[in-house]
Formats: sequence, structure tokens, C-alpha cells
Amino acid sequence: MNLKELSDLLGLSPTTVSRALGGYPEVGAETRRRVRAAAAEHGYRPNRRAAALATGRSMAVGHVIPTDRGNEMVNPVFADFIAGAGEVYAQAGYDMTMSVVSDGDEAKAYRQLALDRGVDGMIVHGPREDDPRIDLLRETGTPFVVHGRVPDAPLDYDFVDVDNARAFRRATDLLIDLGHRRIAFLNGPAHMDFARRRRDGVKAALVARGLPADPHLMRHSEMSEQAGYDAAREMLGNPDPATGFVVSSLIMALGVRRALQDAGLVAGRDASIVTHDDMLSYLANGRETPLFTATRSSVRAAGRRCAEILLSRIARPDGPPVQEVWTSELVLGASTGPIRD
Amino acid sequence: MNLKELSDLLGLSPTTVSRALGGYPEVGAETRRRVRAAAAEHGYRPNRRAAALATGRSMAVGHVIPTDRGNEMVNPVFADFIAGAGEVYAQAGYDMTMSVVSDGDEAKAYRQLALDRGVDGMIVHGPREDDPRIDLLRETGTPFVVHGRVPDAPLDYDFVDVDNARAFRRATDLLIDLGHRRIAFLNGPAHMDFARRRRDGVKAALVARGLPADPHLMRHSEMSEQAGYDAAREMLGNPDPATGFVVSSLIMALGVRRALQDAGLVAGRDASIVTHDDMLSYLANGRETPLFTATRSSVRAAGRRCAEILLSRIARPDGPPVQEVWTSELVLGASTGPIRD
DNA sequence: CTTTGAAACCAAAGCGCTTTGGACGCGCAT
DNA sequence: ATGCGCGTCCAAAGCGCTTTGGTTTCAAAG
Repeated sequence: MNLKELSDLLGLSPTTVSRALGGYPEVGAETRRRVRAAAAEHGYRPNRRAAALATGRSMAVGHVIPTDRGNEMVNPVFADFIAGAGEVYAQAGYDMTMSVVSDGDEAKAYRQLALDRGVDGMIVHGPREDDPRIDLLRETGTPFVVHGRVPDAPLDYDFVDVDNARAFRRATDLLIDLGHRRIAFLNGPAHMDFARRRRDGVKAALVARGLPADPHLMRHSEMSEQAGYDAAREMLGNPDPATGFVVSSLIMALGVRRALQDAGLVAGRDASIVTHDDMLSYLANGRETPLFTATRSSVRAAGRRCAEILLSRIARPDGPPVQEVWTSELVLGASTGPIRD
Repeated sequence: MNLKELSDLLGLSPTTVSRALGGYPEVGAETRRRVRAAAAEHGYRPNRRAAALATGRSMAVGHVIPTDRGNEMVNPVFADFIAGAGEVYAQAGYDMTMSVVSDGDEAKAYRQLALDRGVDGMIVHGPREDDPRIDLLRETGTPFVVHGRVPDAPLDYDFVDVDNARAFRRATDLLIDLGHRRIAFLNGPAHMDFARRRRDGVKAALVARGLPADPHLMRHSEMSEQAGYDAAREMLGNPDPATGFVVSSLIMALGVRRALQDAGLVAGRDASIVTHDDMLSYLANGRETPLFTATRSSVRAAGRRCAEILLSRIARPDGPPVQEVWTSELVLGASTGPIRD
């Protein structure tokens, strides 16, 4: 059933039917009622592609999710971010189209989605240093919002980010307050913007308290359980091992805890862990008392917010940039305690 | 730059340009070269929506990912499945459009995607008992492939599944062989098809060896770390506690291990765990020696395969159903050992 | 009684592409 | 010469919708 058929059926023109359904004012109340009833009865659903072609708006937004080229890893936070964003899109009648591309080939994917006019706007995930995507999108005039921030770009775009530097500074401060002096930092991939900010935060805390920032204790790696384990294990093997661990994700923290256990140590007693917690749905940080002491911020909420901002940006392309830096909460859990010995 | 502009520029008709680019034979070699060169030079990219409207094919496939209504949980295996499928789509020039919907509202999402002709085909995730989606898609004539199987539907559709029953029977057998008699089973949500099959497998093993299937030791829950922890903790509190644990996902198994540790027990020595491992990229099951003894099968590979099957189904709607049941590998890891005491 | 204007509706022109059904020219067999 | 087939190319008709620019009707205003 298409517009033409429906309008023939009703003895009306396609124009009127389209308008009746679209809620435009220039159609009589009774007529609108009839049209609506007929549409419902016959299960008429406008063809979205045709509408898209006619209006120039596709009612779709694009996400491109990168998969780390080497290890083929796909960041698990995507699932929750997408879930959050998806709620908003569904509500607003938007579709979400995603491309999965190998890290680095992203430019192509962005071009494809943005330029082929496949989408009305895009979300930029995981901005990196000197990220070419911002310029690309800016040039093509595609509305976009960044989840995170781009280091050195002019700050005239929309973004939602967490206060990475501040959060990690607080995390480090906490460990220092507890008496830890050898503090390890297991960070995400070096080229990611959030990793840089977190590094800055940790360093700032160390410097402020007159502690050295031992490069051996600072690691960049993918954020997997295994990577957390490997790094922690190695660090524990050193003479004068770390007693405090600042970790970039809960999943890595699980690996760190495993390494501690293998070494016969108990987190919260023999060593302390502070991690960032994205509040992933399938990986709750304990129930009543948190498993890990953590700086936390819901990535799902961020997804929701990014989507909201994007949709309103699409509606009003001009207007001041919406820029939000979310303060992450510091929750005390079972993984930290005063240093002892 | 659109077709018309490009063809004007070349002094050709849109027809010829379209054909030259599309690789159709009725265009001269030299002309084709010129057209291609001009297209590349001016960065011409056909508008996909217009092409979709003209051809009736949208070059997009739909995924609807459900989020558990109560706990808002989104299954983490999606990330990897999507990544696998996405590779195939990208290769073939297909888009992937996803809807995130609350568990149960899925019918609406399927109808929207399928009927509004937004997509050429769909993947059905997480089939449940008496799943209405199959009929829905069948009626609308939308090509689809199921990741998993639907219990009582006629088996005339395409699917890729793992041998849940067999894998879990083997897992249980292994524990029994190791001397375990009190075997707990932490399963996924009861209404999921895979959970049913796994239950059947576990029960079959128990029955075959003359062991009782104690309902107190069989749990259905969401597959989170926390749920694994909670269930295991409770079971360990019982008099005559379980010594063997069959677990439905690696992430739950982490919870079980944590519960064991809290109880002062070591997995592989004081109690044994066998889990299913979906080989998620960010949650490797150890490096050389697996952390957990596990039945394993790559969900990412399944995603790839489902996508391949779907694309060829779209190309040839008729033809015999493609049905694959993948045998999962049983790998021995550090989490199992002979019973002792 | 004419004018004006609002209300309700419609015809037709796109949106940018694909594809059908020719048209045209040329070489070859008839 | 005529006809045929083939290789190249093109005009135009859609695909299903939205939207511009009307037209018609009718009541109120002048």
C-alpha cells in the first residue's frame, strides 16, 4: 500500500493524504480523521526512502565504530553507548546506521555516510590526537557530536565528555592519601584523547605531592582483562612493586585483581585499585558496596545525551555549541585501603 | 555533484554515466574510462537513497538489539557479533541499520524496518521460545537469518547456531569425570532458546550418569558478573555445597570465581568451573593456558557468517535454507581439576 | 453585488537515481 | 541496395514521497 493507492481509495489527492498524515494544518478535521482511519486500517506506512529523497532528510544518524586494527578488538563500551543513543533515536523516529571499520579506515566510512547523504548527522566515537574526522565532517557540513573531545581542534563543536583529567587526578590523590607511594597507572591506548587527559590528571596529582612519575609504572594498552593482568603481573614482579593501581576500565581492573590474587595479594588490603567505571550494564561494580573504588560515569547516559544533542543540532544547525563535561563521581569500594607494612 | 551535473560535464546522458559507473556492458571502453576518471576527480558519489528508491533495494540490513526490559541490560556479545557482521557488510557495500528496543517491543521495530522497506534483510538475535518474529518476517517476505534457533518453528529458515546441548553435555560430563557430584548450573534467562538447549544438555549428562538434577543447583538469570557471583555465593553457603559449576558465559564465570575466592576457595583446586566462552575480543580467556576450562565458539565469526548467509539469501531469495550448527571446542584451562577431600 | 480572504483541496514538479525501449551508425551478409 | 545485427548512446518513464503554486468554494467584509 503506497500513498497513491491510499489516496485513490479515499478519493483524495496524494497531497491531501500526505498532509493529513503529516499533521499539516491545511486539511479539514473530518478529512484528517478519515485519512488516519484508512491509513491505520490498511496498514499504510510511508516509504522512508522516498520521503528521505523528497525532503533531503534521511531521518538517520550514523555511528562508525572502529575496531582496533591489530587485535580486532571492539570496545565493549559501544554496546552501552549505542543502547543509550538508540533509545533517543527510537523515540524521535530516527534510524541508526552503523559502519564497523578497521581503525584508520574510518575516514572512508565517514565520507561514505556523510557525503552519500545517507545520514543527517553523525556521532564521533573515540576521538584521537589530531583526529581528521572533525575537519572532514566540518567541511561536508554534516552535523555531528563528539563523544569525548579532540585535543587541539578549535572548540566550536558539540561534545559530551567526562572530566578525565580531574577524575584521574582525584583517583591518584586518593591513593596518595592512603599512603601509597608506588602508584601504577594502566591507561588506554596512547593515541586516544581520553588517555592523554587521564595521563595528565595522574601526573598532576603525583607532581603536586612531590612523587616521581615513574615511566615504568605508566602503561598504555588496549583495555582488556588480559592486558590489565599482564601489566599488573609484570609490575608486581619488580623489586619495589607498586602498591596502588589507577586503572582505566573496570574490565582491566578485573585483570589487575586477578594478577594480585595470583601473587597472593588481596585488593583493598595488600594493594589498592582505583578504576574508572563506565557503568556497563553487564558489568556492575558490585551491588551494595562497590567491588572497586572507582570514578564513575554512565556511558549509556552519555549515549543518550549525545543523541539528544545531535538531534537538536540537526534541527537547528546554527546556534551555540553544546559542550558538556560531566563530573564523574568517586565511589569508595572494597578495592582500596591504607597502605600497610 | 549529482548524476545530472556529472553527465552534463561529460557531455553524456545520465543513462550512460550511470551505466559506465555501474559496470554495465553497453558502454564503450574509452567512454567508461573517461566517466570513471571524471567521477573520481570530482568526487561524485551516487546518492544511495535515490538509488534505493529506484531499484527497490536499499543496500541495508537491519539488526534489532533488545535490551532486557527490567535491568536495561544489553548483551555484551552484540558488540562482537556486530563487528563480525559489519565487516561483511562493509565489504559488500551494505549498510547496517540498528534499532535498540526494549525487550518485547521488538515486533514493532521489526515491522518498521521490514515493512517500511528500510532494509533488504534482517538478522534475528536471541530467539526465544515461541518467538513471534519469525512469523512476522516470513509473512512480510523479508529475508532473514537467525542467530540461534527457534524451538518449535518449522525449520525452513536460515540460521547459524552453536551446539548448545552437546557443548553443555560435554562440559557436564567433564565435571562428572573429574569426580564432581554436586554440579551447579548457572544458565541464562529461561525464555531464551539457547538456555533451554543448554539445560537439556546438562540434564542429559546428569541423567546418563545417574545423578540427580537438583533444581536448587540450576539457576536462570541475566548473564552478568554480578549474577554469577550472587548465585555462586548462595550455593556455596548451603550445606553440602556444589563443587562443580557449569556456567553460561565467561563474564558470569568471573563472578563465580570471585564468589569462590570470597569463600577462600581456589578455582581448579577446591572447585571446578566450566564455562561457555564466546571469545569476545575484550575478554580473552587467558593467553597461553586458558583461565577457564570452556566450551568455546567465536560469536564474531558467527556474526560474519550470518551476514554472509543473509547477503546471499537476499541475492537469491529462494533456494534451500542454509542451516549451520557449529561444534564448539572444549578447551581445558586452569579452572577445573579432580575433586578432592 | 462585488471583493477579499480564509479554508480545503489538488495538479504537477521535483528529489537523484535506474532502466526500459528506442535511435543511430556501421559493418556484414544477402 | 537492402536488411540485419551489433555496439553505443540517449530520452523519458518511473520509484514513492513532499511541496510549491495554484484553484475552488464559501462566508464575511466592503
